[in-house]
Amino acid sequence: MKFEKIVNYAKQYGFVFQGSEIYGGLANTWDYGPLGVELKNNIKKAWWQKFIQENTYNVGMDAAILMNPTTWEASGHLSGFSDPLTDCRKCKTRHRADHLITNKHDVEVDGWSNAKMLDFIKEKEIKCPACGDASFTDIRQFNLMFKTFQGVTEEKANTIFLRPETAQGIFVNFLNVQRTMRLKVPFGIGQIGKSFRNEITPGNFIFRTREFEQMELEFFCQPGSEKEWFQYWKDFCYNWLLELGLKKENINLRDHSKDELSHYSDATTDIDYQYPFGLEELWGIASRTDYDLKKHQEFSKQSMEYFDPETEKKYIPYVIEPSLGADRMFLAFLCDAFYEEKLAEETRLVLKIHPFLAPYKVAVLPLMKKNHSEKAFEIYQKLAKSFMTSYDETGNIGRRYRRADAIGTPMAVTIDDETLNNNTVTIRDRDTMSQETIAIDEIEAYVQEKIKY
RNA sequence: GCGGAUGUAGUUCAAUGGUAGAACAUCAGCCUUCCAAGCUGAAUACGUGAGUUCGAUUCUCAUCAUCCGCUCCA
Repeated sequence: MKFEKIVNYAKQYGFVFQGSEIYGGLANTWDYGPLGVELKNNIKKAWWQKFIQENTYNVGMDAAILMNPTTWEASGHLSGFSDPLTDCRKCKTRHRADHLITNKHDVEVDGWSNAKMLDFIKEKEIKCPACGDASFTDIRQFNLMFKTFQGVTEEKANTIFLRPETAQGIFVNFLNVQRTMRLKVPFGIGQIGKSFRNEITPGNFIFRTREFEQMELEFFCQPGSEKEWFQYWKDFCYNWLLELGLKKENINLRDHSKDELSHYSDATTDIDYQYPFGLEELWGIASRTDYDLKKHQEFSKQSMEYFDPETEKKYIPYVIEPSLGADRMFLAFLCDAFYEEKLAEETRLVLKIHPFLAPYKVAVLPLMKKNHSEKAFEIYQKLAKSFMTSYDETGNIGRRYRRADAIGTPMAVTIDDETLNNNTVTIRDRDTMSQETIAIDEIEAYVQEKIKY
């Protein structure tokens, strides 16, 4: 499967357009079109339904994108924000280049360029304080977080940031949610929202962008039970993907090795998806220990402890975080469902996507524009009250079936003379291309049943 | 961030120092009672900005964007 085809398809059928296209675009920004927004909303709806609505442990919330800057000090996102940083290639530890130099050599590095510092480090063969190796990456000013200003003047005191992850909005509300919902550990808080990262290398269409949407769950559990819950969520996430029809052979679970783990995590599993451009991370499931809550307790000087009424003990819960990118999920479903079916004379393009996710649930098609349009439009208006319905009277019926197939519409209702005579329609299935006759009054229930998940 | 390539209708391509053509797609009409048929017609493009030139879509430069490598990726 050529990736180019997917990108093209997304553009041609109104799923994803390049951002600010009429101005020549803005690098790595993408806009979701009429079909794209439906698919993406359905993905978010499916997630919310399974992780919040149906899951008895979890509740939802929606935190502000802008947060008190101290949040980012506590989370560790701000430290070294504008410092010259370099990574040890061997042990993956990160160091301030200026500190590496001044710790060993009596020189004044203020005002040095990054290149000069790196040259100096190479020349003097300065070694990594952690592992003793002498192989460092290039020095970079890390500008991971988008900076902006609160208030009308651009004073430094007013600098705030766009959140680089939604998680912290949950952590800072941990006690608010626990108290107001009278929750007992274990419980989880989920939210869906945009995050922003100044990635060094974005790319691969909507796979890695600087503005993206996350579906995150922070699951709080008693220390000691985290391994059990880690496994629980791993299975839960995996099953969710299968339930929505993602092909098993395209999914791969991968445990992070010890030296690959983030500073806050004691175990992480990635659910990777086989994209056309490679096997890439779709879902990161991390055991975050009590790192975040502890940090917020330290910086806010507010107790983050939970009082367990059964054991009558206080503790800071451990956290399991299954964190999924909505845009990556979108791309995975699109790639997975895209299918060119070779028929005798031509090729039928079908988006074999789960009906729950399909942008339109049903297409309403008058068999003959002249004779059946009026009745068809009536039915269309009626169905549109219940779900996304498309109406198409242009061209012959076969062409319209094909158009519906191409955007994944699972069902098509055709209005003919029979409809006018005895109020029945032909309903046709996208996947099997089979047809059956049902009464107009039955359409809604029929479709509802098919799109359930 | 570095190197390479590319940029013409919605898409895939073509031609040209004298302002562009096709196929498919789209729309309208005719025909058609269930799977991209046919006929007639229509709309739609030289990424942006400079320079050279009488004249630039074509040449040059810059810029923006995309793709492919490398690098990187809390």
